Amino acid sequence: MLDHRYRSQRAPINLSEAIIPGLCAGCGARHIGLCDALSDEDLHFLASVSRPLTVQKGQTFVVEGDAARSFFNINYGVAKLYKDMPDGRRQITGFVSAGDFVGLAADSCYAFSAEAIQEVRMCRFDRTELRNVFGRFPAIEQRLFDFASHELVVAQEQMLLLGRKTAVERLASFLDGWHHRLSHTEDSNSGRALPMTRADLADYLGLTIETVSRALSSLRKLGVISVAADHGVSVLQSTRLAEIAQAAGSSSAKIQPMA
Amino acid sequence: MLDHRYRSQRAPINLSEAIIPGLCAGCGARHIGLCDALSDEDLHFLASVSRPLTVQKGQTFVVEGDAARSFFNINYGVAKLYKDMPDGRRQITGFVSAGDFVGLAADSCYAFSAEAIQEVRMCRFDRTELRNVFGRFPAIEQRLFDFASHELVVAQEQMLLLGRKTAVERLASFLDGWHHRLSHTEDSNSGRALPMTRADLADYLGLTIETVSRALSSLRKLGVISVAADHGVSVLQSTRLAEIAQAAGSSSAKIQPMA
DNA sequence: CGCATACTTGAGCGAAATCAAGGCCTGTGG
DNA sequence: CCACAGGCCTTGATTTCGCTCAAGTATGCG
Repeated sequence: MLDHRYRSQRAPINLSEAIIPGLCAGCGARHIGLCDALSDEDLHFLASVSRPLTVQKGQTFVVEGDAARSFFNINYGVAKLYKDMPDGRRQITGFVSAGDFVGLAADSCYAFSAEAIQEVRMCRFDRTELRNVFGRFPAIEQRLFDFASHELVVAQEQMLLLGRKTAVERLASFLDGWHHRLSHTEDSNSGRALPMTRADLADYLGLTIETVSRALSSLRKLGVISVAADHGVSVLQSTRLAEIAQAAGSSSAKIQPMA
Repeated sequence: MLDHRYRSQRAPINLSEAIIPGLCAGCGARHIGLCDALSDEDLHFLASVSRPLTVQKGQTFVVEGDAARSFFNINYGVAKLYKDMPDGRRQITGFVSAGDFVGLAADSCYAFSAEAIQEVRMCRFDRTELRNVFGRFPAIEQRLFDFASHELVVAQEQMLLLGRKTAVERLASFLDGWHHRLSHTEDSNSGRALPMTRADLADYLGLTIETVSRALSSLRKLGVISVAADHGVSVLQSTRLAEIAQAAGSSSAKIQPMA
């Protein structure tokens, strides 16, 4: 069936490192599938169309509606992408981390804003040079195409979540996805704190913070997760969690009134 | 600001016609940006990796979870893309029509199902040949990349709709978008019936058919749209409709209790 | 004409939002 | 060291928007 663990199955791209001279040029070249030849001229070209960039927690580095001049590849940290409505309602459309590209969802202007929720290191490309980059390194275009395809898969999954799932199912889906994302990137069984706040979670899942909190409590009472004192969340029963997320286990997955 | 009329601003691609020998090879070539040279050899190659395909109303031509072997370009008609849950809940992730590509949102398997809601004519590509097609016609890759980018813009807009908008705002957003889509494709002020049923609309907007019906009535009572006897919908006040969709006119856009 | 399908409208209900109160941790300053 | 303020989170009480259930209307087709 649908495989939403794609992101973890391939090696992180780390394109950023490939083009920061003196950092990791050799290995970076391998990462982006350019093992064969990356001449000094190539490196010089890459450096000319891009710059490393670090933004601090809470800093906004893409503003919806601005002319889409840049294109980013995340190297470290987590950022949230979101859209706001005039009256303050917000929808987070995704969280991006190492290896992810930011800036695809744009026509002439960005369709979203982006803010770091941790310190984020990335590489900023000039969007007008993208065609030239593609021309010189077809492997990058291919990578980007695959990434875009996968983003569409994830977006459709998220539409199902937002349009049709209950609060508990939404939380379970998110935790399941996040758990998989971590399990391949970092040391496996994660008792790690989530980098985002309850407010971010609510804006991602189309809920309020209170409902997120209640859904977490429900899952905790079911024994599927545990919530640490520092609000860190660990998955105790990953299979059960996935069942609840997909509403597969039907009745058994339903939340029993705890009276 | 955000421009979600992109699809209408460019000429329809009609790639299908370009590669159906004897149909429209010459003009099709122009459509996909290959005006300069399209040799017999090129045409032969295109024909070898693709086939015209017609599906009838109600027919499913992509099934979620199936191996993603094909890739489609719509030439005529409208189809719905959707995801189902085991218990029958459904989310329509988009409607596609002439010029649109279908099959991007797939890793190794399709992440969605597709069903024609009118007779649909399209061109079916072999997905494994996609790289070869790109290699021979870089313009197609470029088109597809732009299309994918735009799909991401639309998907994020839809997430905002599903996560944060009220029923009336959702309907208004949809009608606004559909109205623009038509106004460039067909003769402008459309008193045309929508091709999709209320059930489709509900599954697209994350609502029930009853709520869709009520929201349509609300907009009708506000004088923003009119609903014909055959359920055709015309937009009477497009500016007002857009304001309601974006919750821009705040209080004035709010639905007044009609009592 | 009868039946099926698609849609509309009303009544009551329920899941999540809103409103409100309180707990926990951290940092700051007395 | 404690007192206090301010995030951030949890939990409870109440409200509300959209869902469910139910009835009725309109259109199209054999």
